Amino acid sequence: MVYSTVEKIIEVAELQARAGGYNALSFRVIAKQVGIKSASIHYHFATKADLGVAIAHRYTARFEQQLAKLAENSTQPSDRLEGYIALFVQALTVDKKMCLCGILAAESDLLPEALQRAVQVFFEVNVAWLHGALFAGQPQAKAQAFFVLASLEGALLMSKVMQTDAPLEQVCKLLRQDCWQ
Amino acid sequence: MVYSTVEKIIEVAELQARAGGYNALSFRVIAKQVGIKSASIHYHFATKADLGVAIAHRYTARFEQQLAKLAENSTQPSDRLEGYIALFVQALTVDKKMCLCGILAAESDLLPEALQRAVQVFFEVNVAWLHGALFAGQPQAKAQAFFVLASLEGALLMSKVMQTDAPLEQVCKLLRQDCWQ
DNA sequence: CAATGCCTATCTTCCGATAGGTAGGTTAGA
DNA sequence: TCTAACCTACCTATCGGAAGATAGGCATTG
Repeated sequence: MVYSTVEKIIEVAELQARAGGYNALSFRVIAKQVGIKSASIHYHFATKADLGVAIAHRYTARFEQQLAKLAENSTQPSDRLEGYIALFVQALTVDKKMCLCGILAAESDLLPEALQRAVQVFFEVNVAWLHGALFAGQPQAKAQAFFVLASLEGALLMSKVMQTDAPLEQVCKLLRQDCWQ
Repeated sequence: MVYSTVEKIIEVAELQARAGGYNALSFRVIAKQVGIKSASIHYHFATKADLGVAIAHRYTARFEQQLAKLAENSTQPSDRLEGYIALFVQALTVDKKMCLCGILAAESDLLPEALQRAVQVFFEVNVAWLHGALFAGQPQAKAQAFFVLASLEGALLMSKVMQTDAPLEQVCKLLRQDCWQ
């Protein structure tokens, strides 16, 4: 697979942001890892905010694709929940990184406005999917959608800092129990 | 003057960190708000990491005090849960800021080691309290402790970035329903 | 007299951003 | 088909500013 320079920049930047947030993004560090000079990044992304937005957009788009595939491949709500959970477990156990939009949401107060909006979209997309594909028709569908997403983001946070998979594992266990009796 | 310089530094720094995380802390900005020079902060806190640890320690200590008072003033688990929930609701509606340790946990990968440990302690304290004061004796006490804390941290995150109290409110509503039948 | 708590001045390092240059490829007109 | 114009994707060099940190000085206080 051949990656373009732009794709490489976004890929490297995403991993960096998922480790330390927006302020941890450094043009020089990204450039070094990609194999170009920091000034060249400005050719593809005029400002740091533009780069941030691009990362968030790609991250959300990739998530949306996986959600669509999930709804396509399984009709049972319990299977869909399992697939949804797997997205967060993968972030922790495979990428060993936070959810990009989770970490950006935490520091959203000080983000450029365009990036703030891009992060918002991620959460709206997720809530909408949970609402429509997982809790459709249920009386408290919206609340349950918030609940699942919030508990997974929070559990990811806790597992990262506590350096053990236990929080996310336990939260997943209860999600499986409580949502579908 | 009621507050010492050290207390003022920590107070200002906490608010700053709760808005944008560790990297958003700036000695110069803190100094300006406190009314001293940035070099003077180094007299009280040798390094930025030391200041970060001090913030986290005070934040955790204050939380512990509130938890102790909570356990003292109410014996009913449902009342204790209500009081616990209130701590997070207050962060959102009164302070209009993230939980300090929530935002630091998100970027824990790149934090100084001492600060990382200080943030860990916050979560351990919370889990221990939930486990002992709220779910004592229940078969899945540990899992439920993780679950409550994770969902509240995540909901806070979501409410911040979505700029609406709805996520936290809805999560609280379900917590009240699901935890005590 | 010495410790405390601040100050000024300055250091190095890193940051995002800009200006201007260049090699190589594509396009368009005579 | 030759060539002038242009575009793409980088480069070097440099800017102003902000970052944390340090050295040394100067009052106030006990």
